[in-house]
Amino acid sequence: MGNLGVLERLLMDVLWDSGQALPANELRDRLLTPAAVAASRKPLATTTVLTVLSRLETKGFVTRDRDNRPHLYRAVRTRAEHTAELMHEVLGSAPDRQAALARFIGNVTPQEAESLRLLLSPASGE
Amino acid sequence: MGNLGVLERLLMDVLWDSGQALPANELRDRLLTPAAVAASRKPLATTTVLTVLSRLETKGFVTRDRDNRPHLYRAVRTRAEHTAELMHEVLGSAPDRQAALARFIGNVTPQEAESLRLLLSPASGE
DNA sequence: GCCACTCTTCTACGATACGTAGAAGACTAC
DNA sequence: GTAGTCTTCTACGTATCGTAGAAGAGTGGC
Repeated sequence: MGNLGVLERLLMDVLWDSGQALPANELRDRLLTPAAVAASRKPLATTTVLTVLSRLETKGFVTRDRDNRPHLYRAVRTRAEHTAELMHEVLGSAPDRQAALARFIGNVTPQEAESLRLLLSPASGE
Repeated sequence: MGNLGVLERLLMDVLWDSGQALPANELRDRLLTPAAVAASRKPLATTTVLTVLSRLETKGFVTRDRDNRPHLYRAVRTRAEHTAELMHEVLGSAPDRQAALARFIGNVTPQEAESLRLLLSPASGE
């Protein structure tokens, strides 16, 4: 369901990169990476971060640990899971899945093609 | 670049399914498939369709043949191309492409895995 | 128990995208 | 040149999202 806005996505990226549950203040601070500052991103109010986190919770992207006093926010899925899910969503919207997959494969890098071959080899039974 | 709204996507689907260039009126009529009516979709004003087609033109999804008097609208890319492109876009937003691909592959149907294997076999040099 | 501080919730506003379409203008055919 | 058709312009309502202040709730020290 629903995709993410820019800030929503930035917050998810911070959570994904950290690999742990974080409080809103920490998330606010980590949004200001040098790269983010270079892209002229201004410091945000904590309430802004909290609002977005609430929305992310509603959308099912994060869970909130209310037992800790600064509430801790954690990503529900990993970024890889999220990305894969989105890709499947896109693929699922096409009646001609085979054709779409063929096109998709036609544009992956050689390295990725190789690793896909490995992932698809009969041995890899997850 | 920007994704499509519901109606925008419906129009693209009609264009993709038809495989040809169509005038706005024809598109408006073809939106009312039995399935669409069942989903309680009401008939649209032609101007509505024209507005959306203009937006699709701006977004680069359709081209318009202004030489014919009812202008003819044609999809720029095939649906398969579009889908594959979107999938790449999603994949590109992940720093951990390999992990995302692995997750993605883990969830394709066995039939699709098989056809992917074929697509990736060294013989298929497009 | 009260007070100051911190954290959360509620409410709100502006911007953008999109579905929707009327009104007015342009073009064609007779 | 007039009727009818087609297009363009303009506009409005709604949803989503970035943004944050104001007010309420919890907490730790005194």
